Amino acid sequence: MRAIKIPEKTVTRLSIYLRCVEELEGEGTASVSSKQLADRFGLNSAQVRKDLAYFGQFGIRGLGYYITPLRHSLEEILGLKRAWEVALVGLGNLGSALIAYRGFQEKGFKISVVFDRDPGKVGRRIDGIPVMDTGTIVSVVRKRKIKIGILAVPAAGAQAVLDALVKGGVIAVLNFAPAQLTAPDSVKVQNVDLSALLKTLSYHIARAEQPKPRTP
Amino acid sequence: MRAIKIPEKTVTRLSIYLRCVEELEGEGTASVSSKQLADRFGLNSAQVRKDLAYFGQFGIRGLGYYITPLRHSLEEILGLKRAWEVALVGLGNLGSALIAYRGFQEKGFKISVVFDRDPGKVGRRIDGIPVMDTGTIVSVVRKRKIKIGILAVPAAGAQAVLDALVKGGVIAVLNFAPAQLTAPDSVKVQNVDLSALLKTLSYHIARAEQPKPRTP
DNA sequence: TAGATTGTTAATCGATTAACAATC
DNA sequence: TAGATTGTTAATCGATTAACAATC
Repeated sequence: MRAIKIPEKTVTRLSIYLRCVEELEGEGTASVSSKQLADRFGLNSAQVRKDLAYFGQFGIRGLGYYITPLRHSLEEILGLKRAWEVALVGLGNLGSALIAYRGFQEKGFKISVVFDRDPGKVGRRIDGIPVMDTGTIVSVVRKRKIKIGILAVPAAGAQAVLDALVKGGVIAVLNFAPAQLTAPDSVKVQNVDLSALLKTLSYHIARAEQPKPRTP
Repeated sequence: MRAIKIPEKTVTRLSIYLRCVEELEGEGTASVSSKQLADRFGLNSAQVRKDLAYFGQFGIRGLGYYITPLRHSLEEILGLKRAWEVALVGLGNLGSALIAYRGFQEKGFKISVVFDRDPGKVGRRIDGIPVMDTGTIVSVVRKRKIKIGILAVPAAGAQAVLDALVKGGVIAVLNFAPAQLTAPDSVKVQNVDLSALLKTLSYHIARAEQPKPRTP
C-alpha cells in the first residue's frame, strides 16, 4: 500500500474551495460542477477535481458536486469539525493585535493562553485570556494538550520559544517572527513574514515604475 | 532581446537572502560563499546562485559574495532604498493592529493615511495618521501618489475597495480579506488569509493525531 | 439512451537541483 | 599554479493542465 503524497498546495487550496462552497451554499445553490466553480472563482477545473480526488470521491458524474455534503467533507478533511485551543506567545503589538482580531475565534481557533516574559504583563488577563510566563510554556502547553501555537515574538527569541512549544507537544505553529526556524519534521511551521511580503510588493513597484523601455 | 521571466518565488527568496546577509553583516563577516549561506540558513546553494544571477553578477569566483555590497544590491533590487507611503483601508481590529504594529514602519513602509467608512472614525487621527472616508480613496491616493495599499476590510467590501485603490493609481496591494479578488495584470495583489493558514495547520494536526496505522 | 461531468492517466510546463566549464 | 566557487547549462523532479474512458 503506497502512502500517497498530498501536495502542500493542495491543502492550501482546500480552504479556498471551502470558502467558495460556503458562498454558494449561502446563495442556496444545491450543486456545482468543477467547471462552474472554476469559472466563477478563477480556478482551474481539472485542478479542483484532482485536489478533491486525493481525499475521496465527492462528485457525481454528469452532475457535479452537491454543495452541502462537499462543505461537510472539506470541513472534515481540514479538521474544522472541532474547536482548537491555541497558545499565543508574545504580547507585543502584533500579539495584542491578534487577540483583538476576532477572525481566529470565529473560525474555531480559540487563543486560550498567552505567554510573555515581561513580569509586568504576566499574571494579568487580556480579554479574559490569562497571561503566563514564557518559562512555563512546556508544562502549561503539555497539561492543556494544546497543539497549535502562534509565535509573535522578536526573531531573536523565536527559536527558543519554538523549541519549548514543541517540547510541550505543539505540532503546528504559525510563525510571525522573521527568522529561519528549525523544527522536527513532524512539526508543521507556517511562516508569515509581513515585512517580507511588503518587500516583494516594493520590488514590483520599482519594476513597474522604472522600465519604460521602448514604445514599439 | 528576450525579457527573462523572473519567478515570483525568486523574488520572495530575495528578502530571505537579505535577512541572512544582514545577520552576517551584523556579525562582522566580510564575505560568504553560496555553500556557507545554504548550510547555515537551510537553503540550497545552487538556488542561491541562480536566484542572484537573474539580477546580475554579484559574486567572485573562488571567493563568494562580499556581504555589504550584496546587501546593497539586494536592497536596490527590492526597491528598499527609498521609503514607501502606504494606504491602509479598514480600521477594525486587524487594521488597528497593523497600525500599532511597528514592523512595517521599521522596514521603510509608512502608513500615511487610513480609510474607513464609519463616520465615527473619519476625521480622527490614530497615532498621528489621519482617518479619511472610504469614498475619498481614489482622489486622496492619486493626489498623494500612493502606490501601496493594505486591505483590512471584510471580504464583502474588498473588491470595491481594491477597485478604488487601483483607480487611484495603487499598483501593489497586501490583502487580508478572505476573498478571491480580481485586478489588472499590472497590479500585484498579495493575499494573506490568516484563517486559511490556521486551517492548513488544523489539517496537519488532524492527520498527525489519528493515523496510527500499524507498528511494524 | 444521449449529454454531461467526474476521476484519472498522460502531456506539458515550470521550478529545483546537479554538474561543470569559466575564472577568481 | 592549484584550489575554490561562481554563473550557467543540463537533468531531475513535481505540479499544473489537458484529454478521455467511466459512469451518472
